[in-house]
Amino acid sequence: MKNEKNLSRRERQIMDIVYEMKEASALQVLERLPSPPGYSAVRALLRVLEQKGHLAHRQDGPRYIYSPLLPREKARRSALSHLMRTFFDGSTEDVVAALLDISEDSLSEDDYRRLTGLIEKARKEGR
Amino acid sequence: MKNEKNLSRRERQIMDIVYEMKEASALQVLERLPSPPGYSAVRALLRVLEQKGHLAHRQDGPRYIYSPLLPREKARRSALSHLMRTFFDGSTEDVVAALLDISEDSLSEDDYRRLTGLIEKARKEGR
DNA sequence: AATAGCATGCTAAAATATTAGCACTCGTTT
DNA sequence: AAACGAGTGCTAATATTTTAGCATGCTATT
Repeated sequence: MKNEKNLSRRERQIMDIVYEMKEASALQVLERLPSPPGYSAVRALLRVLEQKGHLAHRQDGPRYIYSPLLPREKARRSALSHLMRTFFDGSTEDVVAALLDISEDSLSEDDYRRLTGLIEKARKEGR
Repeated sequence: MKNEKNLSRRERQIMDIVYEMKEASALQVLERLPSPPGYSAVRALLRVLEQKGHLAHRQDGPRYIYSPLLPREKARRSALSHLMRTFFDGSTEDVVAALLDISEDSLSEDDYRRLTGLIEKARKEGR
């Protein structure tokens, strides 16, 4: 029902890792955790997250591979909304500006074209 | 030194509120906290956050008004980077697409023009 | 000048989160 | 078939977070 941000620090770190990787084993999570605890600890956390309904696992040979229950698309919308509200006063424009600022160096001519295209498309559909 | 995400759940909630409001008193924070604890608890958290170097306060008449030490611009860059990595495979384009999707309804013709302008400007400056 | 109201700091109890360790299972290799 | 390696679940100790309560100080009002 309510998938609120009632996650503890470690839990959030782990969810982020799993979202970033799409799916991950305990070992993969462990490797990416800052100041990583022991293997047991990671497995315990994963089990808790599963039981809280945030993750599900499938068996892959001998080990478990975890993936988020809430689809990435939903999760990112929600995260983006929250970010926009918290840091950008809800301004789409400000987010885009910051985004361009961050990305600048890595954007090609084509990328810019595509971005303009996206906006153009949204504009047409939007009304 | 390192302003890592070593914040607990409550601490993060509070920092988000303060960033959103730019500055806030204990009472204002309390009012916006989900499942809010007592007043004392909030003040204790604020004190801890200050002592950890995340907040500073100024006196406003009888009460303290807290504000973030790390400027909003820095904090949002960092948050946005993290979000982009975690949920969008680092793709600027995907973020913009999601953003447009979220904002769609509230964007005016002028807004779209401004967005295109932003990109145009970045493109020119970027090379 | 006493009292009430509202703020603060500090402290310690209670609740949660975090962690490591042990017992077990199932393949694989000697 | 014994021993090993790599996985799991469970449990309990430890550490951290979260909370409320109490003592105090300042201001304004009676």
